Amino acid sequence: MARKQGSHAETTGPKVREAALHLFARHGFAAVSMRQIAKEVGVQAGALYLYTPDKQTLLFDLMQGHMEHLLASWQVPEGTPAAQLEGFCRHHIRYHLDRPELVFIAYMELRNLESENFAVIEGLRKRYEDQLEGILRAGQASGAFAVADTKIATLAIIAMLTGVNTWYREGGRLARSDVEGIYWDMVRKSVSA
Amino acid sequence: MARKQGSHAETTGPKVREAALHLFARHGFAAVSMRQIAKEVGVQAGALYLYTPDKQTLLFDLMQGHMEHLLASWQVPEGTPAAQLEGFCRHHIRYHLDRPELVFIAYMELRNLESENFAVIEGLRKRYEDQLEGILRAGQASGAFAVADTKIATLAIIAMLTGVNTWYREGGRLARSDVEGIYWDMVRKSVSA
DNA sequence: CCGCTATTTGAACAGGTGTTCAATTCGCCT
DNA sequence: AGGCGAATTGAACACCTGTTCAAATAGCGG
Repeated sequence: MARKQGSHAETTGPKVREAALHLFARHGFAAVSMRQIAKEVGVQAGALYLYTPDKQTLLFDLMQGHMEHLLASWQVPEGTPAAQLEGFCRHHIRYHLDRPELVFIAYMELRNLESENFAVIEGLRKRYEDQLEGILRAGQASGAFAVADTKIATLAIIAMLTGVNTWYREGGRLARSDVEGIYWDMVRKSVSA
Repeated sequence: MARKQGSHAETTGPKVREAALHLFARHGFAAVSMRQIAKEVGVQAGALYLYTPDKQTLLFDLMQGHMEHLLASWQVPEGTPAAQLEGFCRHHIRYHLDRPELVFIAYMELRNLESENFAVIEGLRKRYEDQLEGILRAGQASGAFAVADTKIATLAIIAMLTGVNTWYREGGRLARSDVEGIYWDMVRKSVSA
């Protein structure tokens, strides 16, 4: 046997990435085999290598795509530091709740990246953190905020906001906008003067 | 060949748990083989099964031991809710900075637990969260705190505090007591009335 | 120094790993 | 209708996986 009915690179390629996304998120990169991914796509393992050079690259592409899309999805707007901070918090929560699998992978699978790939993802992550730190520094300078250390405050806020993904489930007690509001309220007070 | 020189169950047993701890933390449960653990201990793979029934139990025992020790290490003291909250925050940071590998494993390897084991660990985790939520509820009732939702505030605070493990390195810019103070300051304000 | 038990080896089992590639078939263009 | 290239198979490679167990040796009490 060889080529299958209805086979096209434009459909199989995305299917491979999607299957990898779901399986990596559910079971973890190391616990998922190329044959499992192939089975989910409906293809033999060898065919995957038409769409990725290897398993590592499959992981890296998912993470890099996520981080670059995250960075492209928001810029610091004009306005007061407080308004900028609110925009950041709401966007962070919205964006993260929209793609829990990618977020989970980007956080949990860092240690499975080869060192060069790791450096790339860390660079992107740093750029994201720098946006928040810039806001905090501006607020600190203007007297709107009072944080002891902008670097730590940055990491603390991001950790707190990203934590929403560990418990939020669609159709639960709270709507997304409620969640946004509750977290923003805590962040606002935590940096207040 | 058979028994080795200087071999004693009391020394080999802990060595197995320690090797598993280091290797699971560095590479992840799924990526570490029993033969790697055995090599670190200085023993053949078969010998590990004198000290654990299987690989899964090795992971579970590490996580259960960690969570139970965490619960035993602190009780809510007498005092105002604010003082209780400060005690919780400072203890959480201190405890977590003292055993980064266990904390990392207990968080990252949840998905590698079989469902019964998972339920046990989740139960312990819930008991820990309940301590913090009790403090927040008391403060809310007395008017000392103003949080929109004590459950969310609990998870947000724990996520924020636990985040310290992702960046803190011994011998860095800040001493542990500085870190404690900075985080406590943010938490205090975030729940303030 | 003997004998007993605690401790470990090393081979074996049945299967799984990522990856490559010649052979084969499908879809499309002329 | 024919032929060509895109898409896929399936077998093979070399090795690793968790786990079991008979056989063998080390330590120790008498």
